[in-house]
Amino acid sequence: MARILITSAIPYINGIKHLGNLVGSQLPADLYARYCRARGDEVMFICATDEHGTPAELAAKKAGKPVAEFCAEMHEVQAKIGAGFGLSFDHFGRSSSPQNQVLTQHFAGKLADAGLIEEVSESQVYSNADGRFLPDRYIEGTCPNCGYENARGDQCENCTKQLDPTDLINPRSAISGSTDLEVRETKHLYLRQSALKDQLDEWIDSKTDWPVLTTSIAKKWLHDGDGLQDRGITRDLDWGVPVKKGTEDWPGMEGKVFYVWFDAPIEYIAATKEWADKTGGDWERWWRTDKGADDVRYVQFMGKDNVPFHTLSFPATIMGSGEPWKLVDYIKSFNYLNYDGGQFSTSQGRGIFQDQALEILPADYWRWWLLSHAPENSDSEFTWENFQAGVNKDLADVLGNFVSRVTKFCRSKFSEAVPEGGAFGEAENALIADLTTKIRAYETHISAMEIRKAASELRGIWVAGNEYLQAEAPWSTFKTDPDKAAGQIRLALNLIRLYAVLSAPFIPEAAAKMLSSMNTLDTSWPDDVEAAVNALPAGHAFTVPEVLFAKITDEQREDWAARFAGTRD
RNA sequence: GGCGUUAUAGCUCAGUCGGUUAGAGCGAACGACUCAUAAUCGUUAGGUCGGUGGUUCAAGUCCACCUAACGCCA
Repeated sequence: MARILITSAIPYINGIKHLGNLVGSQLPADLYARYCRARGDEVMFICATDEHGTPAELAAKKAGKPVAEFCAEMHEVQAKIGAGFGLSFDHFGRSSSPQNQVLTQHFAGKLADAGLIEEVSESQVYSNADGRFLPDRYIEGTCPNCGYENARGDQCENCTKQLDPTDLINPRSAISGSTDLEVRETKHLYLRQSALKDQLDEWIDSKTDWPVLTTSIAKKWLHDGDGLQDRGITRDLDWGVPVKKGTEDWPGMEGKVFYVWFDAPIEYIAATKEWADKTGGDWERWWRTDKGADDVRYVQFMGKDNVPFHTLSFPATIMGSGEPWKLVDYIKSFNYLNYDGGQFSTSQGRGIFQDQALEILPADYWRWWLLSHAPENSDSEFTWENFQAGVNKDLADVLGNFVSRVTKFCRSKFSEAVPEGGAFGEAENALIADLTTKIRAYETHISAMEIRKAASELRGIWVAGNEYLQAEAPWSTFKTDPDKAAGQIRLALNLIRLYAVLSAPFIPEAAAKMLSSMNTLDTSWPDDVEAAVNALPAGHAFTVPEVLFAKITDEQREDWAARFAGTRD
């Protein structure tokens, strides 16, 4: 039994995410976690909300709430949505937790001890009206290059020219609109990633089995231009982890907090501690190689935009600490999911948001389609036609109808119990052999986190059941040899249980319904397929389930396509 | 502007180290079946692999340039 630590990139607290965010990390991570558990591995599956930073403060202000209260509420909203999609986190934490505060300060202290923190003085724009320093993108003004009036301090959106906030004509705060701005000197801490460049480079080189997407992004950051740059890890904000050196104050850094990207990945560890504090579990045996984590395999899931932080910044924090923390063993990264020819857009309300998705269809529909179209090798595309076709064909016609035809036939010709009689012959043995091959391939794909291939293989496993029924035609056999038909249906009923077990990582709700209608708690993995198709013995009672998957109609599709094309109401 | 990714049947995508007639699912056509959610099963028709040139006995698969889309950085 292996021990697997799984983390999904932590979603930002600010608002409800769209489906692209789901398929890029949480959903595949959940698939893998469920699969590992089903195979008997000991799994710790961690996610959290990423709560610090300016956008959270501004969103709270817009909502007219204190930022802590806003984050607490949004955390509950996201937790509820996650549960709605069946995400089986062992713990869904918060980066604003006391545990993360302590750990983040701890890491900063260790990095400072190791000489990997540098204090840098820089000038930054301060807004007197807002009472705060303004990040570049929160300063607006007239572009000196093209005259565009709403240019941002980092770049003019109109002419794309790169700017410094001090270049802007008539600069103003994007938060309050105030023009009462001044440039002040302020001191910040920088993580000396450049000092760890060779160590990181060597480490990345050793990861020969990682997806190209992951390593190529890491390599680019390591070698582009002047190589890996030091990174500012503090900000002049109120909301965040106060800057401390371990448990001690950090002279000159009063009133400052750590940058959100410094404390966010540390939350993976802190969330595990949150879990431990809640359950009495031992978090260090997952994270400290000197305290039992040396046999843990740690896998991270994330979108490609998160890769630099997980391949470089966070490992730099871990390595630089000089302490035996667990480093990631495998990073599975994803490209983007596009919506109907363009991007999902949170700001434009374009595409489908997670809460809306759950309002219109059960989670399994989304899980199946999104996972079977996961953007693994390149960006992939969501269209309503494709979604409708995929869901109707795979779930309703191939799997759902299989369950329906088998259970209803048995009820009408025999009874609502596994029929007795008949013996497995050549056709049954051939099916068992075929399923064995396919199930072993399915295991291989899902173990390798080849999500699409796993989905395709699973579908093939479902199809094999229909092929068998079509070839053996128990409805015909029954007329001349009811005993033989009984054996065929006994096998088919057992396939329903088998399919439930195999499919549960993808479609947990439907799998639960299938098991419940088969009236069994036996979720044992089919290491031996022949044994698995004999699990439900003759005489075992079952019930005919409700329709597992209702089809999406053309009217629904058109209605939804229109509803989600434009602005979110 | 720099860097990177992608471009394969109507659609969504596979194609491992360059090597026999380029694969899958959907969609389409035809056939079989009638237990089932007008579901299922089978057969067939569709691509010369964005363009141009090159390397090679041999290229979708390597190289150069071009085009298009997207992304990252500055």
